[in-house]
Amino acid sequence: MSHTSYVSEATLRRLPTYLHLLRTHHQQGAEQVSCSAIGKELRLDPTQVRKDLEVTGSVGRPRIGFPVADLIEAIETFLGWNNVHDAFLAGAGNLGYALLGYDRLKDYGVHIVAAFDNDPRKIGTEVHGRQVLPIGRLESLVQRMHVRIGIITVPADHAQTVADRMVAGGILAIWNFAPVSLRLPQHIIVQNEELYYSLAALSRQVGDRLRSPREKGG
Amino acid sequence: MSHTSYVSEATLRRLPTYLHLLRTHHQQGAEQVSCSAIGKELRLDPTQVRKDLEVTGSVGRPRIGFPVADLIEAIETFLGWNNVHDAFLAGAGNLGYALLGYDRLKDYGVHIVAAFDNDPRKIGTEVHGRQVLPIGRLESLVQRMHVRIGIITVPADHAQTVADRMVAGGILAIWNFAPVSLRLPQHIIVQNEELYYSLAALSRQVGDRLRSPREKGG
DNA sequence: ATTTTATCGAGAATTATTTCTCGATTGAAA
DNA sequence: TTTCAATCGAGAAATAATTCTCGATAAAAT
Ligand SMILES: NC(=O)c1ccc[n+]([C@@H]2O[C@H](COP(=O)([O-])OP(=O)(O)OC[C@H]3O[C@@H](n4cnc5c(N)ncnc54)[C@H](O)[C@@H]3O)[C@@H](O)[C@H]2O)c1
Ligand SMILES: NC(=O)c1ccc[n+]([C@@H]2O[C@H](COP(=O)([O-])OP(=O)(O)OC[C@H]3O[C@@H](n4cnc5c(N)ncnc54)[C@H](O)[C@@H]3O)[C@@H](O)[C@H]2O)c1
Repeated sequence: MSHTSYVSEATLRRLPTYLHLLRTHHQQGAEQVSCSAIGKELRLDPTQVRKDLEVTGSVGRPRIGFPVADLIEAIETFLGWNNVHDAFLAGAGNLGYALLGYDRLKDYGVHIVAAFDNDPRKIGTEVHGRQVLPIGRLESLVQRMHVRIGIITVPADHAQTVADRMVAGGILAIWNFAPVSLRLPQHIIVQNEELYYSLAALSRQVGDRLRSPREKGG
Repeated sequence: MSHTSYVSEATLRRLPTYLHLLRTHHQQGAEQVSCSAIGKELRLDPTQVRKDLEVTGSVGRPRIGFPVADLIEAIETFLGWNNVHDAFLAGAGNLGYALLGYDRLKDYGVHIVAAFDNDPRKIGTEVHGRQVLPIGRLESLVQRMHVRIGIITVPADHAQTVADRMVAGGILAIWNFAPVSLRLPQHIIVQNEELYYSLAALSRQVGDRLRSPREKGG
């Protein structure tokens, strides 16, 4: 049932967008939705949408489209967002605080159970109801509590050390917010969350637009 | 000089990663770096790296590679990260607070000059040295101060309203953190920052790994 | 001075992704 | 009942991205 069939990253990146749109439709009482309608709203080719949805195993009906509720369920299942995994967060700073306060994260399959830091002033405190523990205990607690996911929100120059601890404890996956490329064993699943990706696209376009004469501002 | 030549999104997403790596090399005193070396560190094909770097206009020398300092400069210039643009942030909540506290953001071409909120308890306060102003003033201030970039960190169901205000004020680009697809005029540059993209990949892989017998954990 | 080796840059080959085409299906309208 | 219009799903075609190949170049080794 899990036949790890290859799904392109592009598809994987579009699925959450469909999900958000579908949830909106669902709330508004829609029962069926067609790929053409989704495509129109998101400015995507309808065939593209259809091919993407295909990977979730949903089937649509000609002239009608797909049943919204089923489709939401199918995407969530496909992405694994129905199965929430416990996670540890390292670095209870600005960004860590925001993530700890983001309760919707469990809608995306992640539940942060504790935070770790190396700042004595933070250790022992609670952030959004979760304890801040000394970073030295990360490794053993990962092991003991079988935590699968580690979230790194420490400064870039500490990210590798923290990652090593997680790996030593037997973590399965790391979600890294620090702007470095971590050196990890092959079997560790990594996702680098790089704000910079979208900022790269954004600032480049802004620069282009300001230089080009299309707009007369300046 | 700006010849908006088309550069693939994939390339655009890899450039910041090169930049981070190059900065590390630079700090460690490296003067030249080859695409093969970069590729080995980031697990990318060397030709891929070479083609990516080509878009920045840098030229390398056979047997030697690229001059690190020049390359850093070239990537920054290409991405427009040398030209910092003022930005307004709407929604001084958890995430907004983190972004306001992230001073490195100006290394990526963005400088947040003020925040806006609709919560009377927040209005008038300062967050990381920036004033929180009433959301009602967003539109006119965008116009008056010629602010180019708007950052949306309000709840999803308020994102469209806030975006509309920004557009009405004449904003050029929107960096949206809310999980919705905004309906905007064609000429507005948008980047949706979706944590969900990487979470989609992460949780799917975690689910697969736990189901598959490769690892014996349960 | 000559050979060797690593790397660049350009273009070809390969692979992946997106878009197009078309027959089949289904509900609504004539 | 028959026709019509919208949409699905499958496969072909077109487009885009990645990887391979190879001649040129430049530094180091012989
Ligand atoms: N703030 C943002 O909006 C933002 C956005 C994108 C990326 N980031 C990245 O996220 C990371 C954190 O950013 P931030 O703004 O929250 O920084 P921050 O300084 O506010 O927080 C970092 C936290 O990590 C802790 N820490 C430092 N070294 C540690 C170690 N070895 N072990 C455990 N804890 C340690 C510090 O005590 C602090 O609490 C950085 O790498 C930054 O580049 C931040
Ligand atoms: N916290 C996170 O880590 C995180 C991560 C990813 C995405 N997001 C998204 O970012 C957005 C903000 O998340 P958050 O956790 O900071 O929420 P939050 O509730 O802490 O902050 C939202 C802020 O927006 C303000 N606000 C609400 N309506 C407004 C309006 N109409 N005009 C101006 N201000 C308004 C609120 O007063 C509050 O200060 C949400 O859309 C969320 O889905 C948050």
